[in-house]
Amino acid sequence: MTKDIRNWQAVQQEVLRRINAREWPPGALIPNEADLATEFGCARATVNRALRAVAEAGLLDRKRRAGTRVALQPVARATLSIAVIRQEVEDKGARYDYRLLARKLVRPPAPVRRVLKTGKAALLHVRALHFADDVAYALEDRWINPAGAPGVLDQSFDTTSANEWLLEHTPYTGGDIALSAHSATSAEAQELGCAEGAALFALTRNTWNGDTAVTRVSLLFAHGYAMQADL
Amino acid sequence: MTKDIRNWQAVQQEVLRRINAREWPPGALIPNEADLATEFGCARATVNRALRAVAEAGLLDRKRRAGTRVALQPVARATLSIAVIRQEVEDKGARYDYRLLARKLVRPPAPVRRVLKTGKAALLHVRALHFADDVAYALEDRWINPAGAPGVLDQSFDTTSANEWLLEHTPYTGGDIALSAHSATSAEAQELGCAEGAALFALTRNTWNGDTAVTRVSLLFAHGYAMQADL
DNA sequence: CAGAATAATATGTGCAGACATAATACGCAT
DNA sequence: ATGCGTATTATGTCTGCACATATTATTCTG
Repeated sequence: MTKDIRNWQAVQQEVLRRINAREWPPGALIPNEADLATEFGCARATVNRALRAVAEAGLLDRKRRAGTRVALQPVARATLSIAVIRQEVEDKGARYDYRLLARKLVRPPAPVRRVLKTGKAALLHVRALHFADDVAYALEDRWINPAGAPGVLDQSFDTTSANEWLLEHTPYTGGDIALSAHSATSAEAQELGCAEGAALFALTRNTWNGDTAVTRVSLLFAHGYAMQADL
Repeated sequence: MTKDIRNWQAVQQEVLRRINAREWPPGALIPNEADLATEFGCARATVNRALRAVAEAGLLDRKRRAGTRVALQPVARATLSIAVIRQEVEDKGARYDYRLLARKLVRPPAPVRRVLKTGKAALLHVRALHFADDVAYALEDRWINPAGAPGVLDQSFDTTSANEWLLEHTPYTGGDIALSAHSATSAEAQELGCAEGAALFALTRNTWNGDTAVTRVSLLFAHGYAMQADL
């Protein structure tokens, strides 16, 4: 008998090893918590902690009464951390700069109205450019709902980007993100300094605070941008 | 005094509410676990569970002895679940189809060799098309390391995509993903049925099992594709 | 006063036991 | 057989307690 596995991280490691080595093949039912606890010489709570962690990582499927089985299709989850643009730029060791292009309180076009469900209300439309070492990095096109972001109308966004101001002053409870590829229009090409029709990476994000829309932002990144994540 | 908050999800909810309502503003130090436990009328372990969950979500920063404080910059983490393509297609209610374009054991070009660190070894190169309702959905270009995927050389991949076969037969311990925008070459345009130079969404993924490379795959999605995620 | 040794403190983790809950299996009545 | 109620079972969670560990504050010493 090998020496006891008494902490949850060791248990997790051993579980991962067995899954990886196919000792517990995909789809197989694994021993229950109590049995594993006996085998490892630790408390059931410890096994529970470990199995819960592995299940959160997507490698195990757990159901009450039915037991725990190895996931058939370990859904590869990549967590992208969408940081503030300034930080993203500075993390790459570049000098960050920001320029406001436009700021206007208007009624948004139908698609935006429909998504944000703001009806006839006027929203604050902000367009800005983010630079890394004086080279255009991303083009921001944002709609802000004053009802969801109190105080936003007093902000000029001359020097602080809406990106940062909102993060600090406006709480949110949820949202969604869409990533896509976009062909640069001539205006975008000029602003981002690339050829018209160039393939650009686009990120569109809607943010909500409960039921009220906070903001919708489209970020168009300069040509060559790639978003990285780990598995 | 409000009624006791005795389970960790209720504690979590209350903590989130306080953060959201700025009762605990960004950067503030919150009461320690023991005090919160007394206030909520539950055990410290319960508070711990709740705070740990909130911290994992990125809204709290915890350090021993220093205490727990509200994150200054709640890094928005979006977890993309990269499913098997077949499943992704079928989930959209479309009929999935697959066609192998090429399969060859060759020494990969320098960039691939460099990333996978496979030296002079020959890798299996597989190119295939995925269809949704008979329309091209994604173009797969994959390099597989036979040393990291035993038995792969016996597979023809005529009917089963490498995507699925690998998932079922080859364990992995880690990897990385890059998302980007790519301008369609004429060959790609023809295969995916779009205009040359169209902006396409690209996903490149490297997978490892310990220190040995398993596979590197590039997926080029048809025009208009968007990857969705929630916050 | 500087630097090292020591104390204090908040989180991290483990344990044993208990009850809650969901899902399945089984047995009984029709 | 068929359907329903009940028993069983594995996971989910809470509690109270203990000790571990990282980090900061304080005190001691030269």
